[in-house]
Amino acid sequence: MREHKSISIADQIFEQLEHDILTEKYKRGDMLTEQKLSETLGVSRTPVREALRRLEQEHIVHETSRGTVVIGITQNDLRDMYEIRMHVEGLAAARAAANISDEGLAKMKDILELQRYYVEKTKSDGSDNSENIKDLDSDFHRLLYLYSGSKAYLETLLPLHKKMIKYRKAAVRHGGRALCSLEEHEGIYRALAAHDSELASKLATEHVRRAGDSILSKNTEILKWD
Amino acid sequence: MREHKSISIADQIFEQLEHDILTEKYKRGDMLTEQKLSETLGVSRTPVREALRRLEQEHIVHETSRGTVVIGITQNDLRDMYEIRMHVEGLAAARAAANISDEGLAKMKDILELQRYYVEKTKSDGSDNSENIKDLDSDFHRLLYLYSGSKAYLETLLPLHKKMIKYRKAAVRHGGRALCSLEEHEGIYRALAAHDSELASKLATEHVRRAGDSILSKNTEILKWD
DNA sequence: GGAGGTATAATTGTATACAGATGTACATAT
DNA sequence: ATATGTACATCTGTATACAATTATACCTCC
Repeated sequence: MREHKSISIADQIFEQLEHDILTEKYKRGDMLTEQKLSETLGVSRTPVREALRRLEQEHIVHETSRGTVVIGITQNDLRDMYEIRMHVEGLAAARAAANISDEGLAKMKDILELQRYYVEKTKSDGSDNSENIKDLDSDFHRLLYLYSGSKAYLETLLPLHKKMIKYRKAAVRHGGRALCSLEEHEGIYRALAAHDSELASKLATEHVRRAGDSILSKNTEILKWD
Repeated sequence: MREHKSISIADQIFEQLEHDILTEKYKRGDMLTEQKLSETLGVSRTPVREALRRLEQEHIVHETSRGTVVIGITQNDLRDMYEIRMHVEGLAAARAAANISDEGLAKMKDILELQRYYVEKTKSDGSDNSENIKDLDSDFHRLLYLYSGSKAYLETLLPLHKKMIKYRKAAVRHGGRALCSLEEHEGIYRALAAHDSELASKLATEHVRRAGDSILSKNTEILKWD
């Protein structure tokens, strides 16, 4: 018996729409309709519909009788999400330190090396690698949650982290946060490798606190809405 | 413009399937198919399909190329969910104490009075009101999250709480937990009414801790699987 | 000129048809 | 008897048709 389903059109539409909303291609208040989207994307309404329902479930859009409104995320939402993560991420990191395997550590190391490559490249030639750095940041945290070995932690933290994409990219670009963040990741990695739960927990919590401070202070300059 | 959509067939199917899974009408490992369900429920595959996708998103079922497998929740998942709630519920309660309105307090009071009615009825005539008590428990916590005034807290805590339905019912029936839980709710309510964030936070955290202890110890007797 | 009603266009909700994929059972060959 | 291949039944994924609902524009009446 095959274990996994192949990637359906609906999956692709979902990913694309989620990305387009979190990166503000579709902005807060924009109206999406199944028909227009299906024409634009060149597929039937069925997979578009499925994607929109999943976005509704994630509270990223809101469906009305007449169409689908983009909700997005407010500054207050962001503050609250960081507050929650500050109290949970450390627990997940502690679990990961106890449970992570050598393969897990290897994967994480790969990500960090790539991240360091992009950060130093940006520093040396001034190129914009914020897209890549942001994705690697996502990967790092996703693995951290995954290696916690707990479905509950993964399901709680991953959605919170996903919704911050847009803001993380802004924070990475404006200011020296990228290097700090990388070094904090490396610290967490070392704690995981040493299977030191207490240290991992402390560093992860501190990492979230700093990231939150950085992004929240940055956004008051960058983004004015709400 | 109408603000809300009317309740669709898909919504109803979703609610029913979610309830049937969390109350173990459909058990862990059971296979559901869109076709069978649509025949059984007397609707087309479309709304059934939509409901199943939403359940998949909540990690309550898992879709394979051949059908949909019921996942359910393990003892370890339950433990982790309580651990997370222990670290977040107090924050939500503190927010609620600061933000709750008089209407909100009134609604909460109604729920608590009804809950007390059922608990005392059970105590006096031995009738089984666990279904009602469980629902009122859900209502109380849903309102607490709602009145936190934070989308992030609502979205984080409500799914965790929903998934515990089955276990809460068992805990209510077996043992004197119902009365304890009610009294703890009433204590939280008084803290909210006094707008005492610190006390509300402390009591809510303690409430979660006790509920978790109770359920986790009970389930080792009641439920053997996993 | 404004208010109200009606026709129309657009959009969602549901059902159904069809294609592709996959497991299953049975037959056949070794 | 076992392994293999093939036909079939089943299920999902997608497209499409149709019904119900709702906003909008226009037209009429005052």
